[in-house]
Amino acid sequence: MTIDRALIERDVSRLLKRGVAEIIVEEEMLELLRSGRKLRLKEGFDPSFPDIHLGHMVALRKLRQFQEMGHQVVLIVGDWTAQIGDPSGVSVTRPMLTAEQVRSNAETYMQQFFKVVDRGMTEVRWQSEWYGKFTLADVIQLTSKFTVAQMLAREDFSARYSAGRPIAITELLYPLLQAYDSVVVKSDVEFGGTDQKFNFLLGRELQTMLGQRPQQCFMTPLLVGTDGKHKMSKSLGNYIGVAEPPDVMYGKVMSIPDELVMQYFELVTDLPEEELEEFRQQLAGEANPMNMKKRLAREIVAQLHSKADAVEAEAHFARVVQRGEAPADIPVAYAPSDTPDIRRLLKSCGMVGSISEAVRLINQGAVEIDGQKVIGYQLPVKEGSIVRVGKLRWCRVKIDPEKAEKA
RNA sequence: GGAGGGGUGCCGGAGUGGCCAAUCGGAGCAGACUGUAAAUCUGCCGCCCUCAGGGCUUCGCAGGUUCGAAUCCUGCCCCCUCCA
Repeated sequence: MTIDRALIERDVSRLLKRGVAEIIVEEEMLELLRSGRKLRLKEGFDPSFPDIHLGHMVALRKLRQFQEMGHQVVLIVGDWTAQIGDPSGVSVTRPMLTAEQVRSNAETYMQQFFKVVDRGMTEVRWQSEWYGKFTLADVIQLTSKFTVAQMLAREDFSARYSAGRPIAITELLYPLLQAYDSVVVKSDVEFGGTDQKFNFLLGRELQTMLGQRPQQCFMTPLLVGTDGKHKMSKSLGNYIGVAEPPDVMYGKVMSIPDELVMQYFELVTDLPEEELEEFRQQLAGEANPMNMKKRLAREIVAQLHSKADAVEAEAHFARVVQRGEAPADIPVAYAPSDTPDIRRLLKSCGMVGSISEAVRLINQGAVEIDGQKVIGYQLPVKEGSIVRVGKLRWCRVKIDPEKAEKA
């Protein structure tokens, strides 16, 4: 594929504006794009955490857009840095992964990665390819290029240093290795969230020292998670994973705070700017944010699954959540008789975790059978009765003493 | 090598002899409300017993003191900080 100059001019503003937090150095970036050269776009990942969520997708979508202009993505599997731990995290040490774990995590990651990024225009490189051969002499040579003061320029390090909190020496190595990756793969542009800035800049410096043209740093904003407060992250549990099933994904999008809708449209969809502007006006007026969120949820599910899945997920949402009806297929609960102990029934089919929980739920009026609220612990059921706990947990009763025994 | 701080429920974090199954916040679950699985309000949030009550097992691990311990003592394991 060759670079189409007309395309460049048309797309460049979209490319460099929407969903972009900062570009270093913007003019150089423009210059590079206009040069017509096929650029090498570096993106690294840590195989300790193989799951991709919408927050990561912001940068990946950018990669995709660059690919559409003919550029080359270089995906680096951080199988060495994974053993160190990125200093931006809280935990310093982490268990070393076995080679097998790394391989399987990398596979999982890539499966998700290529939902967004074009596989055909991606070169996958493993750090072990070069670090596997590294000797102590190489390490010393690499580390000798930088000073402690330079490292302390990183906000995270300086904050911890002045607070008297520990900084592991290996942590200092992390940015260095990431920087050296840029040299090895001859990166033109490195992509990631704003939290990567320091590491990216170090890459620039190292490349310069070693006689390469320094890479551009392309930083995307951090997406706020479903809690509406913190950046999306798996460990905070406020994430929407790109590999999640359509229904779940749709539902999670519906659960983001209303105020986040526009941010999501901007960062994780391709809807044109004019349309977004329209949405903004509608939201400022009478429009029901729910409808906007439905639109958003559809877009996202369609993007990561398919249009048909999106339609289905929306129907599922309308049926189960809005109208409170049973989902299409629900699990079976085996009852020992037609007058079972409801608590045990709920426990045996896994709808609740313990008898105590069942008791609480019943007392809270959260359990009903065939539309009738359960008051005590005993209530007649019949074959095919529908049991419901809360809004979302359902099952269908089958009377079968033997199977009930086993459960 | 020396000095000191700490290990509590999913997470954060109170509690220093009985009123502690353990304050509080977050997460989660439920109910109400609603145009949404948004927001808001209320309740629940160790396990078991048909339960306005009762029983059992919890506060790093193992013992001990005591009528009684998350709280005191002894030993052990682990984490952290400072000085060297």
